Amino acid sequence: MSDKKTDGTSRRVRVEDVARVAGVSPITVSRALSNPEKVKEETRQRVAEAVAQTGYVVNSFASTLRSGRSSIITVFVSSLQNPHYAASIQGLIDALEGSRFRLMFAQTGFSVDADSDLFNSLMSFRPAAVVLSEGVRSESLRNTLTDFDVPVLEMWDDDPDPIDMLVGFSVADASRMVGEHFAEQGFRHVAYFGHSSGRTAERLTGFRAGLARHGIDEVYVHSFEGTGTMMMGMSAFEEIVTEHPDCDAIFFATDLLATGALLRAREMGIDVPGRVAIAGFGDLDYAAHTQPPLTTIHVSAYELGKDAGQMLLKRLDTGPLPNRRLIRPVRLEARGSTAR
Amino acid sequence: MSDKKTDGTSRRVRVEDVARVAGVSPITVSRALSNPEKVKEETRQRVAEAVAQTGYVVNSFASTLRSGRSSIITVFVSSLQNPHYAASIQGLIDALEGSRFRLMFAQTGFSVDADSDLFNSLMSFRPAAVVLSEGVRSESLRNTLTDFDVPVLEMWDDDPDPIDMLVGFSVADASRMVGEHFAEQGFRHVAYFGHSSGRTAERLTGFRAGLARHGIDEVYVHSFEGTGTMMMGMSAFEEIVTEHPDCDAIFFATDLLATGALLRAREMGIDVPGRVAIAGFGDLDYAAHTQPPLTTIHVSAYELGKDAGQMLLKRLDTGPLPNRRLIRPVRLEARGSTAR
DNA sequence: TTGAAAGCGCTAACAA
DNA sequence: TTGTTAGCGCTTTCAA
Repeated sequence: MSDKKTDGTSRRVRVEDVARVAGVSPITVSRALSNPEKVKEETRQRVAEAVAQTGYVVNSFASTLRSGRSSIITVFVSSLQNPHYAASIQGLIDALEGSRFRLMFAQTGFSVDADSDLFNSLMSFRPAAVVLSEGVRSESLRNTLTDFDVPVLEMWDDDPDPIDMLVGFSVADASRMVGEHFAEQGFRHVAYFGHSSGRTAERLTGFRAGLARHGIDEVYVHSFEGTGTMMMGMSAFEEIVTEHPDCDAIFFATDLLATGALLRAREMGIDVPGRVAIAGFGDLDYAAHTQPPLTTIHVSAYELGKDAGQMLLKRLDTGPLPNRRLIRPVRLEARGSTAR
Repeated sequence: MSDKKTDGTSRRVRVEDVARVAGVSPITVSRALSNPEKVKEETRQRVAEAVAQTGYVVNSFASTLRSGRSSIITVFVSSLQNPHYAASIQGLIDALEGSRFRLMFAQTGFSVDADSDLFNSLMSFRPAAVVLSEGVRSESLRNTLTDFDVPVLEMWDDDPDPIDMLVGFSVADASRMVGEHFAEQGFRHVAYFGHSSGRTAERLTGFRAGLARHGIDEVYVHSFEGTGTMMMGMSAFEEIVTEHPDCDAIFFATDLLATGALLRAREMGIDVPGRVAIAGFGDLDYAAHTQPPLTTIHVSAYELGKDAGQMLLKRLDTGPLPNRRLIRPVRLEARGSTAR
């Protein structure tokens, strides 16, 4: 037990205090704690006892200032309520467990501005690395991050030319799988609901490519902006089946949208997949348990984050990596909602 | 635009450099940035230009070391993959947006050890406050946190005697609602599946209390240890209906368990709620969309985190609060799975 | 309203 | 293997 606060004064304990108790100099205490192998066993022991007795905890602000080695990794996440990102962050956390690095969170919405107070406030901690839960589109932010000369890792993206490091998966490949699956199941009049511009539009491009391999060139495209909700999936489903009576399969850009569609279909008495097949993207926890089970693209979010953490550790340990892009595989989970 | 790296040398810019460019002393630069009202408008302007020109960003390690005011809030979360915790953390993040505080994450599993390297490493940042996503049970951790004399906020708990501050809800009240609801719906032979010891066992206590108000004193109790999964819900359901053929309603300690039960019921051809009613706890996103929709207890996780953030800001701004416990209301979502 | 001097607590560099 | 000296970059205190 420590008696760090036997009296009322909770004045913090400093190396100097520990040194006095151990009968050594301050630098020896410092060494005993951060480079134990450079200190004689017996001395190390005495220091350890003095640390326990005084309840000493190093002051990171002083040590980092002096050493110039920050142990903070800054993380930008658009939303922790997105289960994919939450899982990736957990993977990152787990990969970093046991290392000297600590994660600092950026309180940010969907976009980060390079000139913002937030950004400066975060950079004031001179992070050892910066992790972004999404690929960075803003040119100014890319430049600023490059200028800061700090290791940067982008997740959930497959930019061929990342700022620095990247761990992601190919959205185009994944969507192509859905296109091929639809064609192979014999669907001929297919629809897509998702973004039609911006980076997420790659879903549509890949989807078309997969269909084209089987000679299907027409896709009923319905698009929206912003974040998809279950409600949007519901109304989109109704709109699509009404406008295109011959439509026999719909690819939704997210599981949430697809789930809404399943619900609306049930309400409308439309058989899935008998009359229309439905596929989603992301493989949320419950996707295998919807009625019927949802065909979707599985992305291993947790492992993605863990890979990111491992790549980061290697980079921080041994310097720039030969391979700065890691594209993880995805797989199609073919389930009842698209079965023929 | 800044030209912070026109040459190859990326030596960091310091106040001194900004001071030289602005033609003032370093301390004036410091004041212009952190106490602008104490600097003449014109001077402030010159400093601002010099900052932009040099790309200066303050060094938090130096400023915090000197000022003694840390802007770091440490957060302990057992898992970000728990959507309730993820939502609360997002609420916390949002509440703190715009403030000077930054969140640092503890890489921790289910428990935190006061003597661990992790704990020391976090305390080395001399956090302005510590937030815990769960109530702290370990006596030694409670003592250590008390000794550090740092504001502490526990979430998702209703300990009558928190370490410092607390934002949570009454688990016992919530479970009592389920008990009363079961009785009101006319169920007479009820079962409980969840923990039967430790703090989470309050679910059982409250549940019993609610039933007792309506004269029901017997509960078939089936318990487990650790973290509940959908699979466990599945097998528990089978076990309970087999062992107690007269059982007409089951209260599961989490939605995940209850969802597993719904699936198993469907597989076994057992009608819910016709033959057995099922209730869960937590109101996960999809609870309203299961088949049948799941009766459960709704806890506003996001708002809970937001309240925590606001309480924290007030505490850090104006000192100890008169009211350190905030017990948020919960509500029963009575849905199809318990309808009579 | 601005500045000079000092020092927050630690560890790098050098010395013994 | 241990110690001495100095200084990381900033802001507090005191003075002008």
